[in-house]
Amino acid sequence: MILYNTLTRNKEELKQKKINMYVCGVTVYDRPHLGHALSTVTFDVLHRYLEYKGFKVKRVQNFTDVDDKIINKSKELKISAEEVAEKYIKSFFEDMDALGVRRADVHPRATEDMKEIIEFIGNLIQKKAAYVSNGSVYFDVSYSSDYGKLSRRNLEDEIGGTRIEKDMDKHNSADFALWKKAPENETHWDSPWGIGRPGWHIECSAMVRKHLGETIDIHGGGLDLIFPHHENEIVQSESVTEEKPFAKLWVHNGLLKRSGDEKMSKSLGNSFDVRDALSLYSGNSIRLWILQSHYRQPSTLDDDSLKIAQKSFQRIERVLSLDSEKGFNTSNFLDRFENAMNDDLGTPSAIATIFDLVHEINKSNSENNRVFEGIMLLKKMLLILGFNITEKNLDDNEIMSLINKRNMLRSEKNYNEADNIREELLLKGIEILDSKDGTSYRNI
RNA sequence: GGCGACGUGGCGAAGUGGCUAACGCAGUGGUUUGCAAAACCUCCAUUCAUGGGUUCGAAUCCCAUCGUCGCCUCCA
Repeated sequence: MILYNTLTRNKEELKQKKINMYVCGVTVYDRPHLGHALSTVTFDVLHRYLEYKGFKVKRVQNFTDVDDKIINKSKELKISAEEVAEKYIKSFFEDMDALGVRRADVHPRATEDMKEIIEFIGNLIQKKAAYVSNGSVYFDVSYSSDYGKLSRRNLEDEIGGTRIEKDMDKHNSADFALWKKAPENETHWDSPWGIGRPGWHIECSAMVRKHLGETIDIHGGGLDLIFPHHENEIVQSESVTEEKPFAKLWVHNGLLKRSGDEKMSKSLGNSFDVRDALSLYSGNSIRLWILQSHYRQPSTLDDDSLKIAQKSFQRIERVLSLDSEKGFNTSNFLDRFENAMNDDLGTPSAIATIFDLVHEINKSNSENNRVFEGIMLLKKMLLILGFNITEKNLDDNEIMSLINKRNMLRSEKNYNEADNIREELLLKGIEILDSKDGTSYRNI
């Protein structure tokens, strides 16, 4: 299994069998949009595939539940910040469950790891990597000689075009807050430096250390987090551990764009909630749409893209409902599938293999050959990619009586009424399939 | 200004030195059907932004040009 490492800009082989993986989660001030789904599904598939290949994976994904945006939301909704966080953590899980995302092994929250965060900051101050200024604490980026190694930028270059506003409390404009002084009437915690709230970057460093240890194997997140978020995580953690590497391999997913070519984001007002998408399309369709492009490429969400994915997934579903008593031999498909996945999670090629298998199954079926092994293999691949293929429950009796009635009408050549029944069933999501062996049906 | 990504058929999207350029959607002609749907069989890019170069050989490597986008501020 090889993966592209943002840190080295190379594909690298995963050698160790035990994988500690940390994925940056969301700030819970609103419902997740499809960009969050794209990232979360990507790391869900990575987790599943690694396990399938025999790796022992521990995945941790955090919730940022202390943040100015949460506080603003709480004022807007006139509920507490805790309630805002709780509400949107719940909706995150609901939406991701619907997409078939498995829970991480640990979902830590900043508020629950406050003790470790404060200790971490204290440690940095002790090492003189951070300083207290006017009730806040800042990291001193000049402490580290290799600050910028992930995003490949150096501080001198930054100064010219920087948009960072001059902050009198900082020694250097690139320094970033570890702890921010907060007013008495807002959410705050006690610390050796006074009441306040943690900065954003520090929570991930503290959580990684607490839940996974000093060095982790894979650190993931969206491409937009490379700078400054992940860069800052690295410098904080490696300052504490004395240069011991923080994360060996960095995996970043490409960002989701809308058809106007702009990135989808809340601030641009062009975001598309997962929940809205789920009201129109199945979780499987959304997952297929995500996996049909490579995770490192930017994806574009057009008006039609989910609709097309829905139709595409139906082609797979139709095969799953074929009579599986029969069987046929398919040997090279799994090899193709694994080869695609082994190379930096090549889900588009893996899915192309799935469609080729679907075609092969249909072909065999139309020639009255065995399809059993083909369907078993197809199900195996779909499960590895996290699709939900549990059988739907059908009310057989009611449907069969309508089908029998229709066939009666057909034999009387009363096609108008026969077609009405077909229409009626179609509206209920039941599709009729006539063949010379009789009439069958399936859910659509 | 600095760092980075990308430009492949009507649309989406793989492939990154060598078989006839995957796969999905849409479309074409057929088989099948009472008609459909589905499925199957056909066809649908002599060509991979443009112009040079390297090579026996390039969509794939190099250079230039044009274009699009991301990060540098909260962001998956």
